Amino acid sequence: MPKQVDHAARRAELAHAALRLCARDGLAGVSIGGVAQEAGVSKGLVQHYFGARADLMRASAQLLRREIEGHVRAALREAAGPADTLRRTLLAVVELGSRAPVLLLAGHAFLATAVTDPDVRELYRAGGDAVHREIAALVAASAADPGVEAGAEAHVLLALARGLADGVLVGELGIAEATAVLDHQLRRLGLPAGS
Amino acid sequence: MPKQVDHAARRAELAHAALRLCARDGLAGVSIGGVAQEAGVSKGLVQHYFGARADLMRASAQLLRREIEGHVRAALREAAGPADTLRRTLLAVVELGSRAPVLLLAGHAFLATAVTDPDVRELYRAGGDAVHREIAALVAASAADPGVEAGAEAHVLLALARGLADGVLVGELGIAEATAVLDHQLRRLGLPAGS
DNA sequence: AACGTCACGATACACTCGTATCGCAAAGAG
DNA sequence: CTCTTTGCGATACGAGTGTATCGTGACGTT
Repeated sequence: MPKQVDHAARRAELAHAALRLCARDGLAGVSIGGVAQEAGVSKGLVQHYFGARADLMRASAQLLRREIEGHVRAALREAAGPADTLRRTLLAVVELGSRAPVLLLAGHAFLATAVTDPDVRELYRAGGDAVHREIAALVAASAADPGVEAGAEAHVLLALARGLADGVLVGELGIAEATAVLDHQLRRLGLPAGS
Repeated sequence: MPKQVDHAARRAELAHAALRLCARDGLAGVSIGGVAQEAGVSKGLVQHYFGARADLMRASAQLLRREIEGHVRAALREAAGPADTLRRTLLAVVELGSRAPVLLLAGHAFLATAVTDPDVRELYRAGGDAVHREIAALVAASAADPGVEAGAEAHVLLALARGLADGVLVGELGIAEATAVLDHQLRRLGLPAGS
């Protein structure tokens, strides 16, 4: 066997470059040559690891999902209790707008294809549903008043976090403002909401 | 004077075609030839009305803004009182996800450039701020409890409506579900919220 | 040491892109 | 009718695209 290379690592590295371009120019702006230049490698190498452009896009979409998931999970390292976990989760989503705009923008780019492409759509819905379930569970576990409808509240909180992330992304709100808005809503549910 | 043509109307017609392509393929997927084909005209005609591609994109962005504004205003025709106007406004935003996905998707496409391009960014922020002010005013006018912070509540409601619109767009929620979630939040503010 | 396999670069080709530049037809002005 | 302006189609050209196909090293096996 000849030269040994970590196939998966190389693919991930190239997919990362693809996501950066995707955030800048949109989905259609991602080109083989562009990714090669962004990653500082030859055009042939990209072609070697992703036979066709479609492969690159698929891999990028899946990497995006993992990246966002990782970003959110990283924010939960030192969470204490379900209420705190809930708040940190939502804050992590909001902070995508300022800390990882690349992921958020790439997500928006893929959203367009999700409307047409069933595969990407399923990827999107699966991710969204998972987060929704998780948030609903956290709401149910941390609510003081047992009368709250966890599912509906989770929809409110998730949609709110997403909307705030977009607001932060374009600079309509600062992170501090967005955090305050989020805490305002959390307090209304009878949940602790940071300082 | 030779043949008389409604310049503005032609430009709007072509910009409409551009928005459709934008929703399908993203910003970078909008091409002169593509717009020509979508509109059923020659490539030269598009070039005649928009000297360069950048002109086309600018015109499309402005048309997008007017279209969304028109869509929302159309929903307020038979609004009765500030509370009803508030609800209809928010619902109109949510319904962009199901009734005018083209506008919503095109908006997401332009969002990417808003992060880099100061002009588009300003267009975006100006539109968002205007809606925010309007919603804040409606909240203040229709709130039973004078203690509510209209600005913060407006941020919550606007971000919520945007997030719900995205959810509806990808099919995570139905319009009925999204409406219920929105009404749930409105009721919590002590506002009437439809049936 | 010879070999086969794989990573990777270089090149070729058909295609689409944006833009510039023609040319013709139509229609009001004289 | 003629002239001039404008709407619009057709074409040309360079740059950039995705993909196919080479070539050339580097390595593990035998």
